[in-house]
Amino acid sequence: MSSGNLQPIQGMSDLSAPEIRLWQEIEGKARRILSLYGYEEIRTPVLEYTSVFTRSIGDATDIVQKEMYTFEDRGGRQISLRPEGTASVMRYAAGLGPEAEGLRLYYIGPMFRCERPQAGRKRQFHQLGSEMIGQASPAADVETLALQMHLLSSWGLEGCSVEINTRGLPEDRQAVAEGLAAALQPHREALCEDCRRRFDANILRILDCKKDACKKIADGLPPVTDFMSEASRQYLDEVKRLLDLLNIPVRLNPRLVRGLDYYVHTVWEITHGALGAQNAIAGGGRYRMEMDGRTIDGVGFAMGLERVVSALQAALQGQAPVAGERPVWLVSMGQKAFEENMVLAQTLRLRGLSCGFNLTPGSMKSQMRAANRAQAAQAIIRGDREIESGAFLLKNMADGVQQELDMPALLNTLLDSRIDPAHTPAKAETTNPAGSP
RNA sequence: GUGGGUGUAGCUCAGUUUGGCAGAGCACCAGGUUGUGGCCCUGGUCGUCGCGGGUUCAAAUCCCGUCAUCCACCCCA
Repeated sequence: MSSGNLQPIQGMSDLSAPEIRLWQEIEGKARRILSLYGYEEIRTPVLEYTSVFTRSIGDATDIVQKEMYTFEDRGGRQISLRPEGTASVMRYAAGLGPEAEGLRLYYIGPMFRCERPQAGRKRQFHQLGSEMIGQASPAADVETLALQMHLLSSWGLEGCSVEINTRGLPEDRQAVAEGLAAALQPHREALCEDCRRRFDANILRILDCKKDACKKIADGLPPVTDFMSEASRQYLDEVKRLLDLLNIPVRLNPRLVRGLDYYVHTVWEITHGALGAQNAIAGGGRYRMEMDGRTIDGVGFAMGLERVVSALQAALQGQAPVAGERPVWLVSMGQKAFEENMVLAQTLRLRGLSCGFNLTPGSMKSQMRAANRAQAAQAIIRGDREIESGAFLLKNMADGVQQELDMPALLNTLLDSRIDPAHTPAKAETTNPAGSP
């Protein structure tokens, strides 16, 4: 691979066959399931005023401070490529006013964060997310989680684990920070360098430090709920009770921290073991944000589609990838047959049959090779003899058997063969697809 | 932003230690079969060795710089 400038911008990539078929399948299933839960798609602009993100996600967060693509447009306005989807949907909802209450919206599309790329992290990546506006009730949080589990199982993605925690209400934050500070004060010198910095900058983050020394200290701390109000604790209890009712297996992780400022109450994260360091395929939670003087509540999730795809690919290891459609290949000997075949191709396609042919025919051998490469199910061979007699030589590419047919018989045979097409096993359409290795 | 690995044919990679003709497998094209693919055999096409500079009679190989990519940290989906 030479360098040159034929490659896309760093951290961005072209998605094409064959993986794109898996993407399409994932998206198609997702759209169906989201509609079962009453969600409608929303497509917001990829560019927003920078303030849409800074005010909701939080000025101090890493996303805003060092990861956004921000620039001035020709009119001197500060605009940014969206780093996530929730803020835009909230902007939309705030604009609707009271009408927005109860809205259920989902989005699928590219997001942009200017980070150093690594496994499971791109600068342009894709998220599928849902937002339910208002409905500040534990039942909404639990229904959202149920929807998400439904999506995962529809894709056949097994081996996910779900962790939940609570951020409490905004009013609890100061108490939580103070409580943690008091509890951590005696161990302050034993913390790692990063955590000593976090002590003042973002004390919650100490809870999920990966260093052994910090983990041990964090293990000894009281759960964050101890510092929260009674209302926050009751909310969490109700969420747990309802999750249990729906039989959704989650692990309560009192040290789970989520970085965005807008979260309140329930937060969660879904990870998958096959992913390496960036193992979170999805995150979600309840949020509350101020938009132009209005307070917007909601609950939603976001799933990283690249990560879902990698996890699925790991799970499907060794199994056939999603197959493309197998065409009929039209083989022509001579100019007359070639022209007749161009007409035939249109006839077949208008009847819903996938077909192809060499645009510059060449020898029969090369045309048959092309048929093979295109994974053709059958070939139709025509030369002067067939044109004269009006016959079609139909060859089954799998067993090599040929038969001579007239037009009606040809169409019948081809249409029949579409009814049980050679679908590969991996493309199972059951609700419980293969996935357990 | 920080640290490490890797850049050689369309793809996967040898060759770099110890400087000496640019390689293999797969893919592609053609022939073996004048109208029959896959398997097999034979032949063929495809290279600014990431880029720029330096050392040398001679550089893919050594030195300096640079870019890209992968992995990890930070953080997130």
